[in-house]
Parts: sequence; C-alpha cells; structure tokens
Amino acid sequence: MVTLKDIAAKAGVSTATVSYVINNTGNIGSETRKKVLDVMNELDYKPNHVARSLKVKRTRTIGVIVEDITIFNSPEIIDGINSYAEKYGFSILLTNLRIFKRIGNKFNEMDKCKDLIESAVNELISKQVDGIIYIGVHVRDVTKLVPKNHDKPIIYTYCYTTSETDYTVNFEDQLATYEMTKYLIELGHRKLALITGLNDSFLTHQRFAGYNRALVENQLLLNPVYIKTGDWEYESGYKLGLELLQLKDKPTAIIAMNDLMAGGVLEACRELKVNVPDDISVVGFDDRECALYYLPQLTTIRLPLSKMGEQSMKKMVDILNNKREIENISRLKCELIKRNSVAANKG
Amino acid sequence: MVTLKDIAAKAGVSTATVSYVINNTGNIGSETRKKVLDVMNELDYKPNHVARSLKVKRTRTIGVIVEDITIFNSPEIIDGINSYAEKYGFSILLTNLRIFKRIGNKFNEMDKCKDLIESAVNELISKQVDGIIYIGVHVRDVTKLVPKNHDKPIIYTYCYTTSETDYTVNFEDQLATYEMTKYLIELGHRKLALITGLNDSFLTHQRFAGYNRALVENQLLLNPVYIKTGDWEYESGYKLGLELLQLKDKPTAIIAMNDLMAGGVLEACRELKVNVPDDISVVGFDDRECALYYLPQLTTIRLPLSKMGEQSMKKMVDILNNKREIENISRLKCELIKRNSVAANKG
DNA sequence: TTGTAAGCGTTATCAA
DNA sequence: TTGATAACGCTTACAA
Repeated sequence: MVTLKDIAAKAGVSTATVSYVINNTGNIGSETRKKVLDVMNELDYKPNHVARSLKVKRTRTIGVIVEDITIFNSPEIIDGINSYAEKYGFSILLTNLRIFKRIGNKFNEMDKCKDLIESAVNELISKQVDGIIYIGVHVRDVTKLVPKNHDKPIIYTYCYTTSETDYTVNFEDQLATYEMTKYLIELGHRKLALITGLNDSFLTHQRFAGYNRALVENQLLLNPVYIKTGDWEYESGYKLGLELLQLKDKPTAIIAMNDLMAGGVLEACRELKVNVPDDISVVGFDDRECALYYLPQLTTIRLPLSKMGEQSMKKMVDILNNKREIENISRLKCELIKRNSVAANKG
Repeated sequence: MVTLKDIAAKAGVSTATVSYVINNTGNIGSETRKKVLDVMNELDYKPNHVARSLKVKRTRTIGVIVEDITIFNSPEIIDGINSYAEKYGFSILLTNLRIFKRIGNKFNEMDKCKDLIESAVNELISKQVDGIIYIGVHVRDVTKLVPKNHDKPIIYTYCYTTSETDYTVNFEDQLATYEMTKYLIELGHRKLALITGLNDSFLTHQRFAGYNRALVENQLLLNPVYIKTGDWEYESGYKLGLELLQLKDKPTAIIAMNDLMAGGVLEACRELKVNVPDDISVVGFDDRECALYYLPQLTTIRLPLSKMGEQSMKKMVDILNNKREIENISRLKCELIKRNSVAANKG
C-alpha cells in the first residue's frame, strides 16, 4: 500500500506539501505540484479516507437504514439518495433491517425490532457516519423506534417523526387522492366507492381526507355503504370488491387505497363479469409494477420515490453545510397516471 | 464525543486496559473489567471504528457495487448479502452505478461507464473496504470493466469474470431451462417453441442449451420454425408470440426466456383468442413480480437471488478468513414455479 | 512556497 | 494483570 509519506519521499517534498496538492489547499508552486502529481500517478496512489476521516472528523458517509429493501418503495428511494449523494461526493453505508422477513407487516410488533434498530444506529455511529437517513416500509410515526443517543442529523422518509430536531420527507397523498377523486367526478362519476387501508394507518386517514374533500367540494354526500375497510392486501380488495359489486346500487367507480387491493377489485370484476372500465372504473395508489400488468392497465397515483430520496439527501447535505432555514417536513407531489381502468360514467 | 481515553481516565486505568476489555483480549481482572464496563455504560461510550480501522487495517466493510438497484434482481441479492453480512458483523458500503438511467440496456455502450466504475472502485478502495461485491444487471462478462488495480478480493454476481483470481456466483439457468422443457415434454408437449433473448447474450446460449438438451434426451427434433429471437422485452414477446400462433402447425407450448416476453406472448394469445393454458402452454423465466399478476399466473423459474447474495458474502468472508479451497465459480439452483399457464397437452 | 510536528482514537508491543 | 508508548495515514497550525 502506497501512502502519502511514500509520495513525499519519492517526490522529495514533505508530507504537508503532498497533502496540500491532494486537497488543493495552500499555495504550491506549479513545479512542485507537477512533480507530486507525477509521483502520485506513477505509484498509483489512492488516499486513505479512513486516516483522513480520523483527522478531520468527517467521513462524507451517510448511514442509510432501510426497513426492508425488498419492499417496492425502497430501491427507488435509495436510487434517489445515490443520485444526489454522488453529485456531492457522499458515500452510503447501507443497513437493511429486513423487518418484513422478521415480523411481516405486523407493525405493532415493531418493538421487537427496537434492539435491532438500536444496534444498527450504534453501528453507524461507530462508523462515524455524518448523518442517518431512515427509510420506512410504511408511512407511520417511528419516533420512539429510532434512538437519538447521538448528535447526528436524522432524516426520515416513507415514515415520519414528531421530533422537532429531525426531519421528514414524504409525499402529498391527501392531495393526490383528492385529485384522483376529482378526476373521477369530472368524468361523471357520482357513486364513488372507497376501499381503505387499515384503520389505524396514517395513510388511510390522509387518503380518506383527500377523498372526502373532493366529495364535499362537489356537493356529493359520502355514502357509508361505499366505504370499505381493507388491509392493504390483494385478498381484501377482492373480497370487498365482490361486496361492492353485489350492492343493489352499485358504485360506478372504486378507489382502492393501493394497487394491490385494486388488483383484487379487478379480479372481483372479472369474476362477476363486470367490465372495467365500461361498467365500472377502478383506480389504485402507488403505481407499483403490477399496475402496468393488470388487465386493464391500472389508473393510479405514482409516488415520487426517487425525488424523496434526492430530497432526503439534499436536506442532509444542507444540514451538514449548516445551511439555514431547512424545513422540517417536506411533502412531495404525486403524479396521476392515467391508464385504461377508468372511463367516463355513462350511467 | 467520549473516547476510550475518557473511559480510561474516569476508570483510573490505562487506555490499553480499556482496549483489552472492549476487545476481550488480554487478561483483565474481573474487578477492573467491571469498573471499565460500568464507566463505558455510564458515559454511553461508542467505539470509534474509523480509528480502529486505521490501526488494524481492516474495516469489516464490504463495498457493494450494483449496476442498477432499480432492476428487479438487485434488491433481493442485496438482501441476501445483508443477511449474511449481519451475522458476521460486516457493513455494506453501497455504490449504485445507475447504469439503466445512464445508458438503458445498451450494454455495448458500457465502455462509457468504465470511468464511472473505475471511480466507484477507487472510492471504495480509498474507504478501505475489505473486498468488493459487484452485482450486474445482466449475466455477462464484465472482466474488463472492473479495474483490478488493488489487492482486494472481488466477487461477481449476476455477471461473471474470466479472471482466475476473482470469484463469481451465478445460477444454473441451463439446468433450469432443461427441467422446464422436460416438464413440458412430460406433460405431453412435443411442439415446443422457444423465444430467446438477444443472440449475443450468454444467458440466451445457456438457456438454449438447456432447451436443446431436453429435446435431444427425448428424441425430439429441434424445429427451427419454432425458434424465435427476441430481445428480452415485452414487445418482442408479443410480436413473436403472434408469429408463432399464426403458424400452420402451431406449437403447443411456448417457452419465453424471460417473464417479460412471456407476458407479451400472453397478450398475443389473448388477442388471437387462444386460451392459455387450454389451447397452449406458456412459460417464462425469472419469476418477477409480474409473473404473479399475469392472467393466467405464469409458470416460470425462480432465480435464487437471495441465495446468490448470501453465497457472495459467504465467499467473501471465507476469503477474508483465508479459508482454503474456495471454488471460483458457484452456480445456484433455480426453482420451477408451477402456476396456471401450463396444462397437459391434449393434442 | 514549503517543512516540522502534533494529534485524530485506536491497538498492540513490550516492559513492569 | 496492567501500563507506557509507538504507530496507523493523514491534516493543519505554525515556523521557516
């Protein structure tokens, strides 16, 4: 391994000089600079960042804790983080909690993971990361899950914190649901069924609010018969879809709070020979890969996952640069993706 | 920040002693040990791994370079790496090349990425990773892409190297295609069409060999009319599917070399009102998420992605532990996933 | 413009 | 069983 000292020796200068030319600090004569550069090239010198980090007390490394990298939202978010990090010369130390393999989607058992998360954080702190980005599998409050026994900034994304000193990056799902509902209303739909996620979910409430606002603004009454409580899974979409389709007064459109449940609805329609979109419109939320493969292709809402990653990393960089006026909470816009599962109401 | 020195001072011992108790090296009296441990707890001491790494010249950190984390195979492989790394106390420094965003799937333009890869490797080397795992987006030779201007071990997965000094972990796709073809033959199919990937692809040749072997072993003649060259994309499956279905002597089964093209075939069948699986069987390869959402659900071959990650990391750990007899090439078994797109031939 | 040297937080050798 | 201390590779006052 060739060190800075080796370069200095071979170039006949001091280590300080070499350091100066590496970092472009200090005033180095162009003669000397060239000589040093040549030797560096000749010996294929690669600076030792761990030595440097020890000295300067910064690693330019961000710890990224992802609750489960195999969940659909994670790769895109990480990709966004990478794209911004790359531009600013940061590296990513990745910790994958793998919580899905550990506890499935029983988020109430998350306390089992507290130790896991704590040791993940401690490990990152020991590795001297400059900050931590925490990526959830589901938007919910994780404040008490992530220990704050250190002074590194934490950015939460696809989850949130109530801590005043940390930051969260999420998406405007209330607005998105509002726009989706409005879109259907403008297409003449008046009987809008809603299949929600689990009742204790933050997302469920957000999206319900968006749905409701669109109804209210259009003087439509919320019909409780049209509101079904699902659990985010395909099966529940199927089951509740069947129920909705067997109502005397059938809805003309069904809004499922995610693509999985929308898929279930589509299956229910197929089974009951209800044509989508001619007889009924159905929409989802998330724009997961499956939405493109459903028959018909699903109209849905695309999450700004990559942007969430970028924004998280941007916040981090801003914080590390002591930029002022960094907002604690960012909400990024979703995008309405129009495909073939929606048609104008011809009732 | 509390350092080992602080602990030593407060506990009234030397730094050496503290280091001994932290690392369980040396013989420390239980009195002293307890005292030190107490102080560590009291001050919430977190060892500084970068200082440690500088001294011991190991970081227990593996650099993972992934060509594109948003491609379907990557998250599972990374997950496998994590699961093994966690057990053995290794961290992952993740570099995402994002080549899909950069060059799409024009792998012939990969040379554009050479600089990118080189700087990624250099960055990891500078951060003093103990080794590198390289995850491709497509199984192909990447030997000349990844510089070897260092002495760290490299493991290639979902791609391969011809370098004698490095390692590759892949899957048995020839065997898998053989088994799939055999499976169809045993169901009475004799007219087995094949939609291949691009002709210059290693995978295409592997899978073709598996297909061919099954034919030969069953005394079936390879009918060139049934062999179509696709490009891995949905569209080509659709187009070639149409061609196959319009043949006078239609095949009774179509094997697509990936799920995407199989999806295209399914669409072609739908369009021509050919019932799957009653009129024709169709199978894919990869077991991507979409395979589960197709109608009918696709019989396909599941890649051992997670195991590939684990195996890659296991090899790495073995190498770092100087274990002997590490094989250069591992091929992991795939799994035949039987779903609803295949039926016995009733011709 | 360049060099000297202390020090970052550890580990590990050697001595006590 | 414990302690002094040099060293890991680098940065950065400060001096020259």
